Amino acid sequence: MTPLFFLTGPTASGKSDLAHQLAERRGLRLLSADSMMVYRRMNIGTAKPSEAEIRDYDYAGLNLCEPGEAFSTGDWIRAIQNQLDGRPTLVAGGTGLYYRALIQGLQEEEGLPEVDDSRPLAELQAELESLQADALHQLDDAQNPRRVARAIAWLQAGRGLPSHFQARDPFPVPVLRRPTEELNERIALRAAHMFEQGLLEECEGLRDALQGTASQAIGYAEALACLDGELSREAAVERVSIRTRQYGKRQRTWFRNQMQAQWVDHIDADAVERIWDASGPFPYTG
RNA sequence: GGCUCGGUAGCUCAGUUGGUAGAGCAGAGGACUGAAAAUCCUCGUGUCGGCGGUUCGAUUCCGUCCCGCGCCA
Repeated sequence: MTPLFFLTGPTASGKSDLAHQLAERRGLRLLSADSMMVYRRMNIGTAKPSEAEIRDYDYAGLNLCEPGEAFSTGDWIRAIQNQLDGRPTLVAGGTGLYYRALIQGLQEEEGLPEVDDSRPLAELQAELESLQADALHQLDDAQNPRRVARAIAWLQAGRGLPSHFQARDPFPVPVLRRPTEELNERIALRAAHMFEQGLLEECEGLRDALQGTASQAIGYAEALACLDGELSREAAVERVSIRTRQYGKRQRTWFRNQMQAQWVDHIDADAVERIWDASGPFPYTG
């Protein structure tokens, strides 16, 4: 059993700084719950902790695969399971699904077939319906090719449709919250800073390796477009800001509706500790 | 100063042979069981630059004024 302490918030809300502060106060080691920090060599654009911080806080969940590799939530869970060792751990990051996977667990998925979701939506929908007449109707998101393809895979494996998580994760999580204006300002600074720190150079070095999801990551997609001359540097910075804001909005929607969010408006360590103390740590057993 | 082309949603623009207007982007809300920084769904009233005129009716036609780009002086 590993005791887990959670902390989340949208990108640029100040999670990392606060997490480090809390880790020191309580002698916790850290686990990053971030779907982009798993990629090696993607450092500047993901705002990954420094080498020193990785060492000092004994970070888990970082640098788990190469930028071109497909890396699923299941892969993440399996990878970090091996890194958790019973020491009290602070989980910090912005990927809601990862928290959900920790709290509620994922279903066993051995032997699911690959289903090509690049086909026309109508074709996917027809195939799903041919497998189970009411399946399409049962999906919340029947217009989403990925979802439909996923459902097809489950049915083809003879396992029925993927079941639902409990509506809200059944464990409270402190969520940092800042006024929109303030967050937007931090986002703009962060975007400009990434380019100043050498995002373009980092991206240049990654060029051939950057594929799939990693190449769509905020910052990297724009840096790539900039290197290809499709976007001016200025436009790229602006695009990164916009995409980060949009992402933050999606994060907020998730925190609000999928998590048992304990909002932290006055961002300081005491506020987070009060929330932790009220619930105790989450006992993670894998 | 003269001529030209423009002025329509926060931005870029389309459109109305005269019956008060709609795309993209931005923005807002939402979904979510292995790509999640992903993927997908829903949401559009704005003195159609101002003022006059013609008309049953003007954002549309006419006049005039204001603002902007460009060209000529």
